[in-house]
Amino acid sequence: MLVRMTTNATNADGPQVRPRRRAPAGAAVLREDVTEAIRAAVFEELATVGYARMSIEGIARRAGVGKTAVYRRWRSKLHLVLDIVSVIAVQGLPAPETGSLEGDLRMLYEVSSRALRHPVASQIIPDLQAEAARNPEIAEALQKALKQGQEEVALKIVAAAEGRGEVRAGLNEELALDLISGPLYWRSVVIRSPKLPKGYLGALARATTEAIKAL
Amino acid sequence: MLVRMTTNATNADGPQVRPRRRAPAGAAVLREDVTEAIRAAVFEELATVGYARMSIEGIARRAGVGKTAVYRRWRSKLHLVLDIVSVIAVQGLPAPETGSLEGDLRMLYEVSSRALRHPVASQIIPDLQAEAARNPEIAEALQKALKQGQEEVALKIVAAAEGRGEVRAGLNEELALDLISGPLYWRSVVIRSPKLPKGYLGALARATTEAIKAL
DNA sequence: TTACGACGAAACGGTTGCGTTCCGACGACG
DNA sequence: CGTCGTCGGAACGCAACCGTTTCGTCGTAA
Repeated sequence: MLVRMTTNATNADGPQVRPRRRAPAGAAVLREDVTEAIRAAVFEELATVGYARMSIEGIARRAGVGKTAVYRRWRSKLHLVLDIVSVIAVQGLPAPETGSLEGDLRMLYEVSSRALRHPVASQIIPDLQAEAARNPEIAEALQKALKQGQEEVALKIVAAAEGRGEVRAGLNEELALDLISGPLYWRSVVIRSPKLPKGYLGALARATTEAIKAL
Repeated sequence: MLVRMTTNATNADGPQVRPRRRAPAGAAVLREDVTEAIRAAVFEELATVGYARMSIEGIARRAGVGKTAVYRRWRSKLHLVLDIVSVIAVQGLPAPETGSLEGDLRMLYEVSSRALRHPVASQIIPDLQAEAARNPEIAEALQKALKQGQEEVALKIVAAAEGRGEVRAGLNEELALDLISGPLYWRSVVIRSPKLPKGYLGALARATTEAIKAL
């Protein structure tokens, strides 16, 4: 799985920590394995039926737990999904440092393309994307996840290239990010091509480099 | 609206033309205004609640017609949406011919960006996109619509540039298309930036031109 | 003038999910 | 060894849609 939670460590939107009255209790504590089973079930459900059709009953069914176990942890489908998404967001990609813009881009693409063509991602992301258009909270969570996963790294790469004098200083960074992220996303998620032709990523990195140098 | 149908002209997936027994009938014919009201309602419903949550009852309610009026025309939600999508697909964009790759791209972007930031499109497209991952029929219809609306034009532009010797002949056209379509889509649909900073499209066209020349 | 069929409205029985409640069982902590 | 709270399971009443059927109305082509 993606993240391991220390038994009670979460705060915002995670499994709820409520104000314990006096004595937290004995061995009647939320079981971590149940929590994890639910999370996994949400992922699968999200991928197969999508957010809109996803039901608490379905999740519990798939996880092999009672509905009560779910409601004990999250107040609603929305909270559940927000938690899940924020969990994904946690993993910050390390910025590559190959010493050249093209090399950095190439490495970024290597990682991103693997992530994007992972069935879970390529199913769930557009789904939440669509949902985000109607739900600001999902939009925010998703932005955060995508931003941290991609944009931040891309920004570092560009800044490094600026520092090396490889590209014009003070270039339009917003546009640079679009040039970096757009094409691969388009191919992986929109066109949904199952496999990238070999040499694709290299050529893409080269072309993108030229594009950014022209800014 | 997008397309005007001659009273009975459709075939594949449009309002159903069934085998009339002997006499088509008198003035008891499907009313075109009702058909159009339903189509419009589907658009709005699709934009506000999305495909998954959209219900026939809701459509009829919004259109101010009876459920029967809908079922008389389309067998299911799926047929209804497939019809709608194919209707969009009809409109083929004319390829610009400015005499230069950058000029052509600039014009393409002008048109595309307007289309993409139209609320209807920016809401509906990602929704159907997500749905397409689960439904091959929707996927096909959507591909057709997007392909005709974008890729075909983009391909012509690239071919023209090849013909002028502006770019290397025999370049990787697949990649070229991604470079052309990706960034604007990313910004408009994924990032969902409400307004493009001025000068954006011009800079994008210039950068993309350089990228393609590097292929 | 007649007959056909679309029209909106309402109701049909059936399914699914909602969020809540009660249940007996279990198991670790005090 | 008793208490506490989670466990899965089942049922609650309520709501929304499903796809179909029935109804009386209406307008036009024959």
